Formats: sequence, structure tokens, C-alpha cells
Amino acid sequence: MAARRYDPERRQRIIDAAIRVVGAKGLAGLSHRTVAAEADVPLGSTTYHFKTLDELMVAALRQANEGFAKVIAARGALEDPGADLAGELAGLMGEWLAGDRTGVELEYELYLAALRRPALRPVAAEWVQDLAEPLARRTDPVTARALVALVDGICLQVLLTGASYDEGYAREVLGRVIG
Amino acid sequence: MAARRYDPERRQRIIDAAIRVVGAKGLAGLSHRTVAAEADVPLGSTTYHFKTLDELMVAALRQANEGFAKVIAARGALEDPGADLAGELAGLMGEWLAGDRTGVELEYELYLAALRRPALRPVAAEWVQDLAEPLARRTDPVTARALVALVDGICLQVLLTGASYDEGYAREVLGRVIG
DNA sequence: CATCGATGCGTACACTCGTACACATGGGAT
DNA sequence: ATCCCATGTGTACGAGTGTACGCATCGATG
Repeated sequence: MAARRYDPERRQRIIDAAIRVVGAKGLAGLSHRTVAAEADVPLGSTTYHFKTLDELMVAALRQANEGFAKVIAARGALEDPGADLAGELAGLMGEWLAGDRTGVELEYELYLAALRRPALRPVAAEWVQDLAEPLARRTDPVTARALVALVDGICLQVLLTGASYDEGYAREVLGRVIG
Repeated sequence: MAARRYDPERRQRIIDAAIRVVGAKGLAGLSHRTVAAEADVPLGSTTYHFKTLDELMVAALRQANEGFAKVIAARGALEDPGADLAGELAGLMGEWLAGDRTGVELEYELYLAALRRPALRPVAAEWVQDLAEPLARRTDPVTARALVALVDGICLQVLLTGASYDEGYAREVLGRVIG
């Protein structure tokens, strides 16, 4: 089942290139040709590994999700029953939104693309699930889903309107949802 | 200052056509040519009235915002100090998400496009403002902004993951933020 | 060793796009 | 009455797109 030929990691390199392209030029700048150029592979190679752009987006979004899941896991505080959950969440958001926003923008751009691309919906659901699951362990499933919704809403307000992120505000309102 | 010649409402017809195009084919299907065809005007006419597609999107999003603002105003219950605010908001969301979702999808697709198009950000901010303002009168500015964030987050979760809308759940968590 | 199929590669086609431009027209200002 | 210019129209160009297809190349299977 190992890769067949010269370039066993071709597929992975293409996904990485796609992520870089979306990060740099936006989802609108994603095409078979742009990823091919970025990954330094011929055009035919990208169309071979991913028949359609949707397929490539699914792979890219899934990989981005995994990246964020790792960040969450690394900051293990969501698991600590003694910690201030609202504060931890607000801190996590601050970490995402601070400095270089390429990562968050990429994540949300792919996430939001699910609005028009049903193929991405299951992966979008995974994103919600990945964040909701640890939260549910600290609270309950209903509260967890609401927290995810509020996190998304706050992040989007910052990203879309150009407002600056106010961690104290986030902590306050997240706390209200937790009850 | 009245319009000059044959077709005084040309510009408005183009905006309407753009909204229909985005509703039907998504933002990706929006081009000078598609709107021109939909509005039944020559290509040159659209490029004359809107030098760039961004300009057209701004006009379309602004008009969509006004439409929603009217819906909100028509359901005057947000203003009634005696009414259950969380219930009213949840009901409003139910109305949006019920049946034909073309309107909400259009609104959010244009709204979210602001992520990559700075030209749309002021208009996205207006959308937040239009919804937050009446809410702030019933509560306070901080709570109002949080409510908008939560409304957006819940709507997006429904639209993006294909989950069904649960009005009781929405009312419950909105109530917590108000509480 | 022979074969087969997965993988890689290059090219061509038909299409859509944004943009620019040259020209037509008639309403308002003078 | 005349002129100007905002508005309307048609066409062309170069760039970029998804897709399909034929051929090359080896690893694994038998």
C-alpha cells in the first residue's frame, strides 16, 4: 500500500501547496494550475490525484482542521477541570487572531466555502465536532455547541468587520453561555 | 439630477440581477457577463455602471442588508419591552431558515466574502450594526454584539453543516447571553 | 521474466473572464 | 440652436480556466 514510484509524497505536497495558495491568494485563486505551480509538479499530476477542485479543498480543509485540533490539544487547559473554561477559550481565540492571521483566515475561508459546496459540509461538521467534543466533556453537549457558535461568531466579527479582538469581552460573554 | 436617458433604472436593474445571479449560482457565478445577461443589458452597460465587480457586490450586499432590516422592522417585536427577546430572536432565525433559504444564503455569502474583500468590510460592519442597534436598546451594547455573534454562529452551523434548526435550543442559549 | 495497471507528464481544446476601446445618441446647459 | 458629455452599445484581445487524452514509466504481481 506504500506509494508506487518516484515521488511517494506527491499527493501530500499538493495538499500543502493548495493550503499555501489559499492562504496567499484566497480560495478564488485556487486552481489546478496554481497549485501545480506552487507544488512544482506538472498540471496533469494535480488533476490525477484530485479529479475535482472540491476534492482538493476537502483534503486541504481536513488537514487545516487537524492542525487546529493539535493546537487545541497542545493547550491542554481545556481539559483541566479546575481551569476557567471561558478564559481558556478566550485565550485560544486571542492566540488565533494575534499576529499573522493567515491560518485563521484560511481555516474560515475553507470552512465557509461549505455554504455553497455540499462536498465540504461533512468536513465543516467535523470542525464543529472537534471543538465541541472537548467542550462537551467540561460542560454538556448543548452548551458546547453554543460555545462553538459563539466562538465562530466572534472570530468572524473580528475578521469581517476589521474590529479588534477584545479578550475580556469574549471571556465575559462565553462565561454567560456556560452559565 | 434625475436620470438622463432611456433607461433611468438601469443601475437598479443591474443590482437586482446581480442578487438573482448570486442567489442562483453563488458568488462564484457572478461576472459582468452573467449579470448583463440576467438584467438583459449589454456587457458594456454593466462595466459602465460598476467599474469593478467589488463595486457591484457592495451595492448588492447593501441592498440585501436593507431587505433584512425591513424584515426585522416589520416584526416589531424586538422593540416591545414586554416581549421575550430571546424568543423573538429565535423566532426571527426560524423565519429566515425556514423554507427557501436563498435569501439567507445570499446574505451570508456576500457577508462572508468580506473576509477576502476589504471593500465589503464596511458593509459587513453595517449588517452587524443594523442588527445590534435595536438589540442594544433592549439590553446593552456588549450584550447586543454578543447576540449578533451568536445568531451568526448558529445560522452558520445550520447552513454549513446541514444540521436542522432547533428553535428551542436557540432560544435557550440566547437567553443565557441576555441573562 | 513478462505483463498489467497505477502513476506521472505534456499538450490541446473549448470556454469564460475582465478590460479596454471606438463609436452612437440624445438630454441638459449655454 | 448648439455643443458637451453622461450614458449606452458592440466588439475585440489576451489571459486564465477545467477537462480530456495519449503516451511514458516503473512497481508489483504472477
